[in-house]
Amino acid sequence: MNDHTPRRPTMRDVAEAAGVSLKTVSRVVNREDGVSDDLAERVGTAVRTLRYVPDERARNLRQVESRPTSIGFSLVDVSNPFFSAVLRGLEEVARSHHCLVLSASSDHDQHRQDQLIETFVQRRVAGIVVVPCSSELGLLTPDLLRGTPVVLVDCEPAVSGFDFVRSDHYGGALALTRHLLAHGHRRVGFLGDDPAIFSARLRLKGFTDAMEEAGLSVDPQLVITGERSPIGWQTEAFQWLNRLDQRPTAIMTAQNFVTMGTVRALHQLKLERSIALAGFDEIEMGDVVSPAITVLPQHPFELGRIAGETLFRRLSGSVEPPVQEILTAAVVPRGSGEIPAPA
Amino acid sequence: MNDHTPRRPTMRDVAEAAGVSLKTVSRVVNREDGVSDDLAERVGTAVRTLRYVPDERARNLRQVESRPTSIGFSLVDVSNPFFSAVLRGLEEVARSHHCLVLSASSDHDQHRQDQLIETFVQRRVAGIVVVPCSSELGLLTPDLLRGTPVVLVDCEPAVSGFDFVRSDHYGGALALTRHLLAHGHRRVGFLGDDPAIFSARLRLKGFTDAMEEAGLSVDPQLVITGERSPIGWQTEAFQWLNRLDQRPTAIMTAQNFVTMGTVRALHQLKLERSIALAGFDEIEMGDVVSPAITVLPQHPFELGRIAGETLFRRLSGSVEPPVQEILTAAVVPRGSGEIPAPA
DNA sequence: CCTGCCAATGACAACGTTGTCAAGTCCCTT
DNA sequence: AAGGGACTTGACAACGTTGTCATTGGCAGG
Repeated sequence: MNDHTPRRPTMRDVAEAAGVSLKTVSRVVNREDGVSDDLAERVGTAVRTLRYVPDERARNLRQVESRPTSIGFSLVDVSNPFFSAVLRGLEEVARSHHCLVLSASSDHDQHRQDQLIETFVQRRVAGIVVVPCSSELGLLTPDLLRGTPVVLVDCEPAVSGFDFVRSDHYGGALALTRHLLAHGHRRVGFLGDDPAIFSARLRLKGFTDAMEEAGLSVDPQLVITGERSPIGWQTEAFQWLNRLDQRPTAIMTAQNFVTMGTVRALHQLKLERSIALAGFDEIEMGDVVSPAITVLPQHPFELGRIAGETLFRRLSGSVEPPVQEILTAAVVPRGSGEIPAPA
Repeated sequence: MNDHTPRRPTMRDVAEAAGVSLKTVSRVVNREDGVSDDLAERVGTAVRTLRYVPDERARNLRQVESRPTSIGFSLVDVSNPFFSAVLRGLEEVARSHHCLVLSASSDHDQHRQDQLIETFVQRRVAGIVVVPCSSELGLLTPDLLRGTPVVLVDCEPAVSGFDFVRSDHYGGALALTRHLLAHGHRRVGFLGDDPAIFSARLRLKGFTDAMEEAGLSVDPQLVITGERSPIGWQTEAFQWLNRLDQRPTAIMTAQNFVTMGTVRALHQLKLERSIALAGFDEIEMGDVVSPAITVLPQHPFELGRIAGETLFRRLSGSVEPPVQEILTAAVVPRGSGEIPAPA
């Protein structure tokens, strides 16, 4: 009962003010034709006087064949620049379709992701984009979705039947490792995320396959996976480098935060010019550090854009079989990855 | 008429399946009491069998005193790590209230921001958080909002009557400039955003006031404002440093992208060890560059969190006068800002 | 046995909009 | 002058849910 915030005017109020029927107001508001200039004028005036703003929820509730108004986006963490770039790409596409994005971070928590999916369904979003936090699909089932299109980003495709878009994790890791090996390294370390994560698994495989291909065995001591906090990697890398009897001569890092932590650890130990480093993902300012960081930049904005375009293609009725889009990337040599192996 | 995606079941379907009335289903779904165990059981079974998911839109439409379900967030650009951290902070608060965030980037475009505000109102979001792209309030008027609470982040408070949260731009810039002056500099340059932006104006004022306080005049040649693209700043700074007859001995940069561009330009010109640099905002990897970058980090996550908490306080009925929250920050000396002035 | 009360249940309207259809008006054709 | 078509306009139901209130039945107390 807030008197200072009077009820928002409805279409009925406008109709009364203009002395016309509800339907006529509806027609004017939706720019349907078949309304005389006289009435259209009166309704327009009433709309402006009352500051009437149509209620999108009610509109959406009634409309049988409504155009999409919201899409849901579940990602791991918006504050990671990689994901926020994906969001930005998705947002651009949504915007061009006059659609808004409901986004939320799952923080690698499957339960949280499931809650999000359910919330999206409760709101009847037109479609959903997910950067899954594990290879479990969780609530992403036809039963729950009932035809709501889903596009997966960076995830296991085999099980799903959904469209998906991802970077070429395997090929990228292969290329990064080969790049290091081409500079004479034989003792190469790997730091990466938990292999439970689809992309992390592929990157690890790219690494081991490249090693094998070169006839090198992978020293289990030189492979660290699973640390999760962005902050933690500096400590993790620092301790790892300290406890090793024999350090690697080169390191591949499989994700942006891992790379940043490792760079910091190397600097801390003053090893940044003696141990080569090549990392998956672009890192901010990686070109200014000395030595500059050799990376394999993904194209997160593009991932988001393509995911969005795929989703809207489904929304406009496409029934083609699930699309698998894989974006390739190339090594950007900047210095750290070209440090040669000691003689 | 897609037969392959059958209509989603409604409460009516559940009621029929369980052989009860609509209202009973509603009661069970909403965990109201006063339903016999027998019926509750039957309804529960029907809900699970049909995979019924309530329609939040319809619920929200009917409910008189509904709890907030969505809030709108208009920001300048999600892909800027500063803003995505704000979003993350806001998201956390929203999550704790079982609320989702509709976010979209305005890209410094007032028209786009206005479109967003209108879209939010059309969807009857419970509240709105805005990082305004100019000091114009645009559509943020009581007429349109009709009591929808708004929290402004980083913006001009005087005109608005809204709650707002921001960093201490003026004090921060003052501190950064004093820091440089304390190392003997007298010829200090300033690179920053268009002073049409509220925060940019305050930062510029902090700079000029600190200079004045030290009895120094500001050489107009040494002040550059207005470049907007994140990429552009490197070129801008490069050309600026090249065209000057007499270069500054220290530079204050007023925003993260400006700092990054300037660091790159300094490295390009191999001036990074001869010209001191101190920047507003934290920058990723700023601690690893040589010299490491002296900055004044804002607390974007906190800004978002506080904005969210303020908003939800309003949503739960607070009628206190508009709140003005100003977060202070301190200089983090890392090297670049401590380069002394040449003798 | 009747009264009154309480708990359980459901019928119905309402939320704010749009789709459907019928009615009315005007003008043109025959 | 009658018939027909095109165009305007509005009455009404519907979307999926919840709030209100009436109805039912059971049971305790007189």
